[in-house]
Amino acid sequence: MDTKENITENKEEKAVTSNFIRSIIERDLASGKHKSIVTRFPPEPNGYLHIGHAKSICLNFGLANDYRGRCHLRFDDSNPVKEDVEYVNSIMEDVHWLGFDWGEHLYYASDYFDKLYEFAEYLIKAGKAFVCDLSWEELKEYRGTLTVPGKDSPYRNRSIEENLDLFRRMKAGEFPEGSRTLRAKIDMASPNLNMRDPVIYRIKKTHHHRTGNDWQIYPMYDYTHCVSDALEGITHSICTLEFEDHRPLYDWFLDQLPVPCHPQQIEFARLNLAYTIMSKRLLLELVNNHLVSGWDDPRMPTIAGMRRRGFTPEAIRDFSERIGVSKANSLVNDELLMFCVREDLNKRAERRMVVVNPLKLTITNYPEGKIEDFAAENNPEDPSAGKRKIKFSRHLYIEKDDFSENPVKGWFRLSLGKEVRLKYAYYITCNEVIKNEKGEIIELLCTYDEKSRGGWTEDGRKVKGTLHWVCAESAIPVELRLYDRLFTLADMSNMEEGKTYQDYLNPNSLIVKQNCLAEENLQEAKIGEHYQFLRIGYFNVDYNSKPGALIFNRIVDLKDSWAKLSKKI
RNA sequence: UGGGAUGUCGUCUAAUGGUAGGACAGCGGACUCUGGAUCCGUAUGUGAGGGUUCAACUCCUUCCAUCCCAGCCA
Repeated sequence: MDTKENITENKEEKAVTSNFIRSIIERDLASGKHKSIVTRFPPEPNGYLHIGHAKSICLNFGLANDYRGRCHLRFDDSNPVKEDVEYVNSIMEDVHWLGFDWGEHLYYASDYFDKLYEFAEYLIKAGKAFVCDLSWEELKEYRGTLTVPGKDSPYRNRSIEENLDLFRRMKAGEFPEGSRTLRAKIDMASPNLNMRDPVIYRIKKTHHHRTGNDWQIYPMYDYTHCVSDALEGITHSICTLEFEDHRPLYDWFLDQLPVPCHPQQIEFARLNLAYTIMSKRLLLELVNNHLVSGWDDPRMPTIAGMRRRGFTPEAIRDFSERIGVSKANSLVNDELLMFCVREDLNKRAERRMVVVNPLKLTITNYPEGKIEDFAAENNPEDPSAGKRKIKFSRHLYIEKDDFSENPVKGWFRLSLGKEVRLKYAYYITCNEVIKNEKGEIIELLCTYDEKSRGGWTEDGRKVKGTLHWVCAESAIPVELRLYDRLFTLADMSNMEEGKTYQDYLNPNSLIVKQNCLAEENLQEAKIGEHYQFLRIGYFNVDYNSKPGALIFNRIVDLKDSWAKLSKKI
């Protein structure tokens, strides 16, 4: 796959920043503990992937690429109540789109249900697990609290024969949901709650998206995950910080069981991004409450949303690389993501001219009916992108913001008596402003200098301002969707007392601009294509576009140093 | 108040006993047919206190702050 090769190549060119996981891997490789590494990305198919998952995907697949190992995609599907094939499919699509390939190594935890069951009987026979009849409430009570040790279950000392019989009957579906569990026999007094005889199996008479109605009991995460890792020969099982407390249990199971190997669990800090949320639950709420248009709303931090917005996989991978990996909880500025997007698109996106807020401009000394073609660079960063023709006539539109009747200091756009350049066309000077009854500017009358054809003159005259424009005769109307941060609070984990995420929704996160005018060349724009609209920003053709009714999503705006400057004035 | 973890420029992240570095953001400048891009320059940091050492972000110690854990979720 093309992108895969690129990743490897890039790695060799770019100095990779070290991190503690790389150190562990390099040590293990150097010591001969492992000849090669195997990682895995283990999503539960209960929602769409987001930028936080992207970090994990890039980490796991990236490590496998860099150290010439492999990375498995494994669906952690041990809770059929929350899982669905819709999510399985979207996850595979997103991982591929990001540029990664698991090859033959697609797995499901549910593939191991038989093996997992055998191992559970093994634990029972070894006296390490028992069937417990405590109800949910009782179990909670027996567990104790953070500071108070738990109490042994009254069923803890059942005979192996009884446990085996009961467990087999649980499997056979003889008991109702919630009536019994299989528990590991560890230590109810452990300060680590995960070690207080954790549940291994629970009864759930739920249809599973892969195993159908084969099972009446389903294994819990802690038991399933470590065994799945071991069965797949995973060397480094990388997960997020909240599983740190689970590591003793991960190791305990693998120590008791006759598994082929004992992977090392390594925890890193999950990604937090400024001005957004990463909780699957809240993301689902945004969708269900119609606060966004769907999982792929371009404002969503989901991979699907970012894809629709126009972010590129390259930019997301670059971002993942730049944020690094550590164990410290952190909040990453969204500006870094935007930087990565701009940097990538600057090299690749073709330029076009689009006027967002059109203001009519007539060139009084340019003949009525005359139309000229000018050659415009498709991408000044990439000469191989070639040139295109754009039409010019007496009647044009420019950006309302590019004219000022009372120019402030430092203004070098258009104003009365001032000369500016129309990009690729002519120098023009504004002579007259036409207003309506309300005093609003509705048209500018200008003259052009015929000798400035193409946008420059031989006398070397300095023209500070260069404006984008469209030809009134040939421009096409388009819709622009201007996206901004979904929330107004940078650290959404730090909301004011009593407020919810809904109190921080940014009312301006989507501004729809109808009847913007685009140069005629955009007529042929295809869904998904990326463009830079000169002096405006990067845009992507939304899939809701229809022939003759194009819709563009703003991916990110251009750096605007005038906006910054003018604020200081 | 039990257990586990984490504190390095504004932000993210390197440096594992030997010059605290990079990136983004910021600031200043150059250049420019995008006030884009590019280039150059520049300020800002080891949570606090003790100790060990010729030398401490790094080792020891005390403290402080923050995060995670009481699902038959993952």
